[in-house]
Amino acid sequence: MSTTAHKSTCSSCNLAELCLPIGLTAPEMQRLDELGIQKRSFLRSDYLYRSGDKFRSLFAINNGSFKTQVLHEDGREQVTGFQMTGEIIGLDAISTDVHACEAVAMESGMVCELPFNKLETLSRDIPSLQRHLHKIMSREIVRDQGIMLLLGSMRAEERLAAFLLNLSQRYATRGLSPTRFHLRMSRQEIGSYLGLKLETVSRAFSHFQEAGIIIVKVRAIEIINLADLKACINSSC
Amino acid sequence: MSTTAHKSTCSSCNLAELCLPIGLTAPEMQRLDELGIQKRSFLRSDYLYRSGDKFRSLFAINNGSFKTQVLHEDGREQVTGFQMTGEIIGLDAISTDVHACEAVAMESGMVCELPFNKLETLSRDIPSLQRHLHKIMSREIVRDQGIMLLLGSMRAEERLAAFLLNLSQRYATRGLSPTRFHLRMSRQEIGSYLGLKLETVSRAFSHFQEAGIIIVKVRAIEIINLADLKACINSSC
DNA sequence: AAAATGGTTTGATGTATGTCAAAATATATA
DNA sequence: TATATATTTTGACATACATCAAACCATTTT
Repeated sequence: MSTTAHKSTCSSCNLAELCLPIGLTAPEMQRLDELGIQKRSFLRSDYLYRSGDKFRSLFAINNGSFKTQVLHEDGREQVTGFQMTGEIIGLDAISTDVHACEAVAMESGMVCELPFNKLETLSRDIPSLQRHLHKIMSREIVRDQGIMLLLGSMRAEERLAAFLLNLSQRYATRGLSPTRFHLRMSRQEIGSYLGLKLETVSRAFSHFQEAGIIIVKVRAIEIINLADLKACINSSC
Repeated sequence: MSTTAHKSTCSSCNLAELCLPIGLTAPEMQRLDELGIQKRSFLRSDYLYRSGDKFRSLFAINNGSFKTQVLHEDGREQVTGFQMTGEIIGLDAISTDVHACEAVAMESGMVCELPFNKLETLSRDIPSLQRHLHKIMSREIVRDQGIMLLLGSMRAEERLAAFLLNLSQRYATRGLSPTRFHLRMSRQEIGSYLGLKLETVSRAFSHFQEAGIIIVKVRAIEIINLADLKACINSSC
């Protein structure tokens, strides 16, 4: 973890709302305190964990955003996801007790640290928590399958359209505008995520703009026509 | 599920060994019977489940092998994995209670059906089972990240090399030869998995053979030089 | 405010992989 | 065994994306 981040105990943090949105009873809510959840702040480009780090906790993003990436010996790196408020990261580490990827902050914010062995213990007592944990892990698997489909069988502009629509939908879920948002990541990072070079990403943005589908002002995106953007994914654009 | 598959109760199937290789005590083993596990046979090209099917069970492959694939509206399909003996499939469905992909048998064999709600209940009582279930799900996430790296940043021959090495390693784990094996999947299926066209896969096989790294007789593969094959992944081949 | 830095856009050109097609080979069916 | 069908291989050619390079723009530093 970054050296600068400061900690504070957080017995009544907005965890239940943000991180674990499940119907817990009042006494069950209290038991969440057993987790000894700590809230931590982080700054842009802080590492939340690195590949190879011993696994102790999952992290629920309170606010701010991360990218996760896997590294290859030869230096290649692949962005595997962009995570935002309310999402849980670190699931890959459960498998081997060691983090398989690294999480880098794209902007400053806060996380709740969820000690995993305590979470496991508690989820044996609270079935709805257990169920929720399973769903979160399964959702990650489904998300990954979607990325495989994207990387394995879509062309550049289809990938970018799918990416923008995914962001749009996630912003909407958070009560933010689904049509106007600010990208937290660079063209290079988008390219890594989508299996493209940054120039290709930039050209695809420009093309969407020329087609009147979106307006791009560097990182500020406005989607003019959501339907057209969706149509792009079906090859026709 | 395929109509032809026949069922049989399976209280003392080799589940603990094959599917859930964890250190259970004798009484815990007995409790696995509570799951009411059924063994089912399947034939080549049977569907174990289809996209959209209601989720009830995970499946542990007793013997035989499957491919899993996700479908896109426009008919595109992407193979997301090839599963063999001892592996568990269906994890993606936990998220929404509906199967997100489909599993098609590549050869006939047997599966153990593991009713998921019973598995959840039981895993609350048996911590080692709970832990194992979590590890299985997390392992799937790590596997998926590896495929993203492959699809997002490797070239055709690197992808095929990585694929062959993965198969080699999995056969070795099962006590089979890591250097001589028979592919259960077509060039087209390999191509879908690796984000390539079948012709490209075929050419990459031919090139490896010309380079003296492997011998290919259609689906029969012999790896002559594992080290060279590994070297291929680092761009140099 | 000027200079420096890092990210983005755009153009010209190269290349890995896709597409189309035909032959070769394997597998299934009669 | 002969015939039909599906899969694989190989070649010729097309194309989407990568690469290289320069200009542009935004942000930070001095």
